[in-house]
Amino acid sequence: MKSKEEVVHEFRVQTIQDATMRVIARKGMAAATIQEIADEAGVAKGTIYLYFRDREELVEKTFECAMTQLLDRIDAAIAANEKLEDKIRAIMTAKLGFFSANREFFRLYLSLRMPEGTAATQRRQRQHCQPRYRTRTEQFAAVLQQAMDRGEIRAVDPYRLALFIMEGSTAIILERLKEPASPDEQDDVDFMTSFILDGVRKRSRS
Amino acid sequence: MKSKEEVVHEFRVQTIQDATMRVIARKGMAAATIQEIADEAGVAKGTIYLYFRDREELVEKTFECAMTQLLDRIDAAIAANEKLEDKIRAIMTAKLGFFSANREFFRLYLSLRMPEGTAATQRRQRQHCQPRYRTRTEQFAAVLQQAMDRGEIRAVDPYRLALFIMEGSTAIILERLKEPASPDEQDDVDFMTSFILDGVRKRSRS
DNA sequence: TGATCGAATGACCGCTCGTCCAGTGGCCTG
DNA sequence: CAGGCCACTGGACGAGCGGTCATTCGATCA
Repeated sequence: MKSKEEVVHEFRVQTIQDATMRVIARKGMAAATIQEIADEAGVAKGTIYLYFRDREELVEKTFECAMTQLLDRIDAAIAANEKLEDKIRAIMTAKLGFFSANREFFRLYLSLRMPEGTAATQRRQRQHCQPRYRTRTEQFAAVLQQAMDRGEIRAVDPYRLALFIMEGSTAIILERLKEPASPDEQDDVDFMTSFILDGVRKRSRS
Repeated sequence: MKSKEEVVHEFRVQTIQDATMRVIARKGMAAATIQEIADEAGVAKGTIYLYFRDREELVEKTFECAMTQLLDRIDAAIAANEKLEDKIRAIMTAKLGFFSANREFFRLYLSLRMPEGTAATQRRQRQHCQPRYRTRTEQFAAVLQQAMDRGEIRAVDPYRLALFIMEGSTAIILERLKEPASPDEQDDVDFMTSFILDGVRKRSRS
């Protein structure tokens, strides 16, 4: 049973993290100030420091929280399917769906890919956020490796392949978020899946 | 004939822009200060303001200058080849070669993809830098469209395809720059070209 | 109901950084 | 060689940031 204080505490943390994502989505990582996040959350600046040590921890925790949700979805997508084609389709569906439901998170996601700031800031980012990407890429690379071992696909460097596909799909998501009216989610998933599997060249009918 | 003043002026501009790229490559966009750029260029802080209105113009001009070189290379790569496969191969070679020769530019290139900062800053970026990406993507999309018209490749949304491929290849370049010892440039070009054309699925030998 | 508590506040501090400008010294000209 | 010109300098300045802490005040309890 959660005590009343715990519930209030969790609620505050959640409110502040939501505000953080919205402000970063609006202004970008560098221009998102503590003051504006506080205003957005409807609390005073000092209050944020009761829940997070400093700006860096705030951003990091906010990122972790949303990223974990995404990774869980992708894990499930991988586990629930057998054939590579189905896995890819499920992963892409999960990714598109997640970012369409969490638009504000996308900007933060993009910002933390590339390390910014001073050496010290970079060190902490490398320790916390970048591994999440690397793990994710390696996880996808492992899926591809399995498919290669089973002879489902051609043998190439799986890590490079994973990188290419993940960044390519991120570009499609970014485009979808920019478009006033995107095509059906399923259409983009189909487009990407078939491109990944068969490329663009016309197939000689076997 | 250039006057002596013009030569000196150009030299200064070039020196400062080179320094700007180096510092941004080292520290990242947000942490690159005018003071450090000035030190790197071997001039005083104030001198920079004799050649550039403000920090924003400095960054923008630096970006434009390098970006134009890249675009020229890609234009040449497209014009010099007939078949789509050759065009893609040439474009990828040009891109990899350019960034391997201009490592410092890559960080700036990545930073300006996503708008950062205040609304005013964003407006200027949208007007100057983002169109360069969009144009580049549209240019590549046009190449793909032509190949579709000629029946060389399957008909899909060319703009989405262009986005996917451009971002995917950017990820490979980023990985190459991170690696202490990258594989041969030609290997990565071959990998990407064959992936783009044929995907990963084993081809049924026709 | 009065005493107590601690979560929330926001004025404040120290600092960094972009920008400005009064001063300087090397070069060109008459 | 004298004198003016102007490219260059670098300290001064103020805006605006993250982070602190003395103060406030509604909830809680004896």
